[in-house]
Amino acid sequence: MIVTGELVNGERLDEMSLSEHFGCSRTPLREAFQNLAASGLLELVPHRGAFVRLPSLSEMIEMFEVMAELEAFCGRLAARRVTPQDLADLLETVIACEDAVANNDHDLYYIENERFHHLLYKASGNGFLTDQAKKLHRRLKPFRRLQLRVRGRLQQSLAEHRAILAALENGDAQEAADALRSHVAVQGGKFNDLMASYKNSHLHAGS
Amino acid sequence: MIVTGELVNGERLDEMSLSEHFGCSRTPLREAFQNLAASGLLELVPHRGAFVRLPSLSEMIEMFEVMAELEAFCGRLAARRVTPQDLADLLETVIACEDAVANNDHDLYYIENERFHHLLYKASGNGFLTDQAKKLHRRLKPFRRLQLRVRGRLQQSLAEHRAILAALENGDAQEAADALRSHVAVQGGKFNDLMASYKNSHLHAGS
DNA sequence: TCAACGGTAATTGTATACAAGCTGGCGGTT
DNA sequence: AACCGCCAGCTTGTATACAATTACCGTTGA
Repeated sequence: MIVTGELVNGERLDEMSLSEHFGCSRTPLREAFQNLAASGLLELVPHRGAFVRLPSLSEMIEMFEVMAELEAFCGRLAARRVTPQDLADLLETVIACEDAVANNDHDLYYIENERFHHLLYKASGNGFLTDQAKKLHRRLKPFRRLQLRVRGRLQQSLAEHRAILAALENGDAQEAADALRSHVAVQGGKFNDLMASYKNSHLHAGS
Repeated sequence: MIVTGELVNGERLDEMSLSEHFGCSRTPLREAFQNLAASGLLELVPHRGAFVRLPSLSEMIEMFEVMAELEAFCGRLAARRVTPQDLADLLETVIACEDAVANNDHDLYYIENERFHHLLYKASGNGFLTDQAKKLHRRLKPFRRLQLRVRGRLQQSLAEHRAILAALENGDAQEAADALRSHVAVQGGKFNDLMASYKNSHLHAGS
């Protein structure tokens, strides 16, 4: 797949060779291309073909900027609308994350981290917002994953999750929004981490 | 088109008859379907076909809620990043809107209103945010248009545009964000206006 | 030697033909 | 009489063939 680094950035995807590779005709492939283009992973140029489009560093920062704001908004809404069941589910993921940190299990943490955020989106009580947040989260997934590999990031992330949950329990919209914004935003040391992992991913793509 | 009310809500779009109608084959039609589905206007059910999907009232309110927040964020960023050229362009649209109000020209106001908001998105200095805001704006377009038909809404909208521009000129991020949020948000009397126009649009669609 | 032009090959866009799956109605059974 | 299962017709999904556009490369001229 694209995120695993099998594809070089501006590479053109040949419909015919790919259809051979997947054992299907060009028609369903072209439909898949359109889906990927809608997700921003490909760029379709008329009569030229489909080109792999890895976001540039600045685009990625822009996306994180928006993601931070979306999540902050989720938190603000959730502080008012969160249900006891949501709080219980969120607590469950925090506990699971604690176990993951204790065992230094990055994969488990990654999964539970995703669950935490998805639950948060849902707790906003706004289905459209939930969808949008999920889409962007998914798009940033590979980079987020690389970030979590940074030493000590797990503990920090977990502490932030706890703070967010506490804010939601207290119904403090401002606190929840601020905590989420800084949790997601690329700022301070995280910027360097992101840049390093970005270069790393490009190295991978180039190979 | 869908927004003009030629289509009933859950109607199924027949590929064959539509391809005849447009004088093309089913292949490009299916591609168009996928685009519309990605925009949320159609729902594609495997082996069943494409169904017209007008957002429900609650979905629409959810979308406006997100739109308000996106625009508020644009305003917050723009208050810091706006360029003199942006401010000049924005002022131009406000003046054009004043003319439109003076002549009670709804169509002109509609166009300049759109220009104002697009300029604002651009002024945020975040290309991804600009794209997202444009997409959602476009999706809400028909309902926004119906709203502007409400008596006195033009004057109010214009006054809000002036306030937003003033906040940007002063570099007041908080003020710009708040002004935009309440400008876009569906609240107070606007809720009833929206509901009325929504029912109206459904009446249209049903005929 | 470099640039501009034209032709060929290759690739994408479109149309059509074929396969697979769903819908609805008919007949049989309980 | 009501319900379940089967078959026919139709609609979507896929494969392939054809058309149109583009890119590359060789040739030609200055």
